[in-house]
Amino acid sequence: MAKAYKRYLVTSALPYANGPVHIGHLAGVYIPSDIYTRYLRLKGCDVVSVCGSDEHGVPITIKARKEGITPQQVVDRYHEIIRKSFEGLGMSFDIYSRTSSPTHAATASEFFRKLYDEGKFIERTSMQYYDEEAQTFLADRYIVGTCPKCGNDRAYGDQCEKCGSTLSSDELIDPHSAVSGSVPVKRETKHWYLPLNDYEAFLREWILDGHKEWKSNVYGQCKSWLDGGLQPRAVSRDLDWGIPVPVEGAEGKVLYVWFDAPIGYISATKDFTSDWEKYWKSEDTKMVHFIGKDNIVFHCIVFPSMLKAHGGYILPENVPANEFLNLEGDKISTSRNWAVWLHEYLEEFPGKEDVLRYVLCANAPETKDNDFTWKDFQTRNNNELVAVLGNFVNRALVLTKKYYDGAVPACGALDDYDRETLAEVAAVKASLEANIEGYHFREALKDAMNVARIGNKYLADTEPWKVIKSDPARVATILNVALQITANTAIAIEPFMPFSAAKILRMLAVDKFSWERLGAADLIAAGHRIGEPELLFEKIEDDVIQRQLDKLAATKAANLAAEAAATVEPQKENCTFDEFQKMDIRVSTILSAEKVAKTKKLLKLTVDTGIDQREIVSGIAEHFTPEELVGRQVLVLVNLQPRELKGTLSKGMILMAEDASGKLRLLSPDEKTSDGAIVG
RNA sequence: GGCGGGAUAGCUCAGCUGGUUAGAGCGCAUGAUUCAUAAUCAUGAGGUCGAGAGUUCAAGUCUCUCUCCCGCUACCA
Repeated sequence: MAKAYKRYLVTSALPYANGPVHIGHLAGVYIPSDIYTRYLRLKGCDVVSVCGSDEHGVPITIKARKEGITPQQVVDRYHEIIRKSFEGLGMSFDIYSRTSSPTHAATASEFFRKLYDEGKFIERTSMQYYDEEAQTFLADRYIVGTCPKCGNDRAYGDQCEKCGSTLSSDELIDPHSAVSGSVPVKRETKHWYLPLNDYEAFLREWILDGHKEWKSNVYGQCKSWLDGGLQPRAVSRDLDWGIPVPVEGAEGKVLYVWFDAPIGYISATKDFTSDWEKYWKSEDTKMVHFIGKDNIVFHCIVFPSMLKAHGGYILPENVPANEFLNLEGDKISTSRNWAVWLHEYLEEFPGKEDVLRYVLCANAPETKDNDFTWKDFQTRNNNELVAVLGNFVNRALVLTKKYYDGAVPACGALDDYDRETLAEVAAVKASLEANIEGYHFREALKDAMNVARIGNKYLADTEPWKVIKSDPARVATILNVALQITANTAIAIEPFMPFSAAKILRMLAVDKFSWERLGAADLIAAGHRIGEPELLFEKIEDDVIQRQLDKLAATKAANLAAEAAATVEPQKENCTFDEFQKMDIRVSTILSAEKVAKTKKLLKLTVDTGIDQREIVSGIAEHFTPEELVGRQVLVLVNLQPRELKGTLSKGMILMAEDASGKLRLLSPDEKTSDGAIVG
C-alpha cells in the first residue's frame, strides 16, 4: 500500500450525453476529481486526468427518436454543452473526449476482438422480443406493457415507473413495441457474455483482501456482489447505435454501452498522448476512478474483470465513489428537471465558479446522501468565503496599500507569536495532504480555509492599525507576515478554488507557487509591489437566492401540472352492457389481513363476500396496515380469474381508486349493507 | 424479504486499531475591536453519541436485537 508511484492516471465518470451536467454530478464526481488532479499537478506529479462523454446506449436512441433527430445529433448537442460547462467551471481534464470518436471505436473494437480471439467470452443464444414491423430487436426499454405488480399499462420492459419495481420484459402483460406499436414476437439472437464468475476468485483477493482501505460504501457494495455470486454478463446488444461487434456475422449488434464506456478512459488517454501505455500498463502508475455510487459495480467488478481478461493493464488503486446529492430535500432528477444545471449556473452566476466549487465540496456526499439548498449556498458564501477568506485577503492587501503604498515591507525580527503563527500555517500542509490523498476533500477544504482563519486571528492579535502609531517598524514585520500568509492561502486553496487562487496571485502580482512552497515564510520578497486590491468574493443577497427558489418552485408546479394532465387516463373503449354484466362485483367485509412473508407489497386478506369466505392477495401493503383494513366493507370483483401469488391462490380483486400521485383509496358503500350485495 | 450504506450539538459533518471532562465549521448568546465586504477576535450555552440489551476495569468506538432514512436486489447471496 505504501507503494511509491511514479505517475497518476485520474479518471472521472463519463457523463452520459443525453442531458447536461448538474450539481449532483459535480459534487459526487467532478469536483473531487479536479481537486485531486490539481493537487497532484501543483505537487509536480506526472498526472493525466481523462474524461469524456459517454455517447452510446439505448436511452440516447430513445431521446433521438422522440425528438425526431439522429442519435449523433443528440450526443453532439450534449457533448458540446457538457464540455463547455466543464471548462467554465475550471475542470482541468487533460482531455475531454467522447466515445463516438474514431480512436474509441478502434480501441473498443480491438479490446473486444482480443477477448473474442482468446476465447474469453461465452456465446449464448436467447429468445428476445423482435419487432417485425420495424425489423429490429427490442431492448427492454422499448417494450411497453402492463405491469404485473401494479397494473400500470405503461410499464417498460425493465422497470415500472409507477410502482418502481424492476421487471424483465417477459413479465409484462400485453407487451407491445414502443417503436411501431406492433406486438413483438420472440426471436432467437446470439450474444457474447463475459463470464464474471470466472474472475470471482481474483476479485475477492484483489478487493476483499487487498483493498480493505477502500471507502466503506464501495467495499461493502463489492463484498455484497461477490458474496452473492457473479453471473456471466452480456457485452453485446441488438441495436444500431454503438460500436459494431467486430465479429463475422454479427451484423446489427453493437457492444453493450457498459462494455464500451470504461474503455473510453483508455481511448481518451490515447487521444491525449501517444505515450498512453505507460499510464495504463506500468505497475508504477496509480490509477484512481472518481465515480458516483451508481457506478460501483461497473468500476470495481466489471471493468477490472475486463482488464484482467485482456491482460497487460493495471487495475485501479482506489475507487472513491461518493453518495448522492439531493436538491432542496428532493432527489435530483434529470427527467423531472429537478436540478441545478451547471451551464445555467455559469450563466446566472458569472464569476462565481469558485462559490459553487466551494459549496459543493464543503457539502459533498462523501459518506451519505446530502442536501443542497440555496440557503446553505448563500450562508456559506456570505459567512465563510466573504467573511473569512475574502476578508482576510482584503485586510492584508488594504493595510499594505495604506501604510506602505503597496510595497511589501521588510520583515524585521520575528517574535514568538509570529513564529508560532507561521508554524501553524506550515502545519496545515501535512494535514491537507493527508486529507486529499485520503479522499477526504471536505476536511481538506477546511484545512485550506484554516490558513485564512489563522491570518485573521494574526491581524486581530497583532493589531497593526494600533501599533502603527507607536512602533511603525513592528508593523512592517506584521504586514510582511500577513502577506506571506496571504500567498500561502493562494497555494492552499488552488485545488479547490482555482479562480480565486489566481486572483490572489494577481493581486499580489506574483507567479504561481509550487505546492512544496506551502508553509514558507518567504514567498514574497520585501520591496515587491503588489497590485490593486479587489474583492475576492461578494455577498449574495436574499433576492438572488429567492429567484433560484422561485425557479425551482416553478419547476415543481410544472411537474405537478404535467403529472396531473398525464395521469388522467383517456376514456377507454366502449364496452357493451353484457360485457359489464360479466363483472361480478360484491360488497364484502375484510375479516382478516396479514402481510405476506418475504414481500414488501403484498397483503393476504380474508373477505366475506356473502357468497363465501375467501382469500385475496393484494399489492397494497405499502398503502394500508392490516389493522386499518380489518372490519372494512369494500367492493370486490369476485369472478376475476384466480391467480396464484406467492403461494396463495388469490380469488378476486379489491377495487381501489388511484389518484395522480399513486395513492390508493378503498371504495366502500356509503352506509353499511349486507355482504354479497351486488354492485352494478 | 435479502444485502450494502447511514443515524453524533439547532444545521452540516469529524471522531483511526475501545481509554483522561465527545470535537470542528456555521448558527445562537455575551464581551472585545474597527485595518477590513457591519467583515474580525475571544468566551460561553447546546449532545443520556437512533432505541434496548450484552462483552469489558473501560464503548460513540466491539456483539446481538429493534426503529427510521438512502441505495441495490428480488422464489432472493
